[in-house]
Amino acid sequence: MTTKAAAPTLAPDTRTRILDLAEALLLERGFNAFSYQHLAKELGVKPAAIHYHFPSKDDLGTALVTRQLRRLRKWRDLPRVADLPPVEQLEALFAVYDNHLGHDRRVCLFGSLAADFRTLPPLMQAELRTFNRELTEWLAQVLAVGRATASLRFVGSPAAKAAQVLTTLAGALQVARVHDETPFQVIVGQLRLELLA
Amino acid sequence: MTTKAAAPTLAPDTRTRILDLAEALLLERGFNAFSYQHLAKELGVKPAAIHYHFPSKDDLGTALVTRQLRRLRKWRDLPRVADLPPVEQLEALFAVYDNHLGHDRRVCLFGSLAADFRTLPPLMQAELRTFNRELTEWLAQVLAVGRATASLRFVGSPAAKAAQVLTTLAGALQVARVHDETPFQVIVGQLRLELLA
DNA sequence: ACACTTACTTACTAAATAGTAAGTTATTTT
DNA sequence: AAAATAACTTACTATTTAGTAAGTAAGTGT
Repeated sequence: MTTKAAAPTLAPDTRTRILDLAEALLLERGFNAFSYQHLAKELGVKPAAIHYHFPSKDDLGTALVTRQLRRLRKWRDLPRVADLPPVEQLEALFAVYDNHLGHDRRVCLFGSLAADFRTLPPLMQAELRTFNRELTEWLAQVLAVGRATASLRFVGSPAAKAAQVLTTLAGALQVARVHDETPFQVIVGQLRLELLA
Repeated sequence: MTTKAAAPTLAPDTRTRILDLAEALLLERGFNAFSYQHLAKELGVKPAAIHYHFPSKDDLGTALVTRQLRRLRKWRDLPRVADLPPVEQLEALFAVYDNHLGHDRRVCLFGSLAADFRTLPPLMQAELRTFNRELTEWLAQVLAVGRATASLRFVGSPAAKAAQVLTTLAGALQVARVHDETPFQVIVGQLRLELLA
């Protein structure tokens, strides 16, 4: 009974600390720009400890994408997200990307891995494809309902518009990385201007 | 007089061959995913030969971005581009990105470097910023003229729309990398649908 | 109490990395 | 013809990389 209670988020275990740090480095510097030594040094453990939890970097990378995919599904199905009207679901999505800016201008998972995609292990590639596909399908549904209820406005198919909007958001975080937050705000402002009826 | 004539594009020198191969690898696998050894092996020279032309990888990376910036300026100022009506200038831009698909689905320079941006040498960062800024300014001008002459249609400022469109194009190549050409065509189709009056 | 498992550390290996220094050879320049 | 330069190769170094194997100490289950 005392397995997982009391303090909610105090002292995460090493496995989680590895994932959290690896995720931060992935989104801040890229997948091929950090090593087990970097992780180990910053976590105060030996590199072999990381190999214990994730035998190879491929395993670690795959675990990162898998965790993100789990998070997406959880977030999407959360009552406080799923039960929202389309406009607010869209704003909730914008808020997720906006939140990346505050975290040292991290790019999103997709934007971080797309360029190096061909150097990634096949399972990691597959998970990232699933992640992007499910997110796009979710947004397409949001857009479809939004237009049906006249709260959102756009031409073309919901699927095409969803692909376009998500691509723009991922790219906007990259532009923010290269310049500063301004272009991100400008681009999201443009999206709002066009979509909100 | 016989320094540079006769055959126009036969037998490029080693320096150019290095740049061409490095560019291909950069756009296909990412900046941190190729080494001087890779380049040397494929070019049939020794790694030190590459160090001779580009002492450090930083120098090589910077040279790649600088060359691309020169190309942008040349392309933009070409009579057959500069003298086009806005709609066809926009289509010429689309054609550049579309051309990447045919080259093994290469991402664009910006999309390739954004994720790893913080691992890049400062001069390379600066050149990439300039590249993106000048391209955005060029497109903003195209859009402004297009709307003024009623051949293009959009809400908001030309600068904001230009930032949004370029970001979307860069992202669309990344999505094509992760999935296939289809989403790229879908996204560009959506852009055409919205922009062409 | 004993065996077993978890979560590591210590100590190592083989390969790849960027980079350098000292030649070598062919071509220009003078 | 001699000197200088360009474009390399050979041979090397120091560092970093992922990954492994064997050991250890603290719990956990029986």
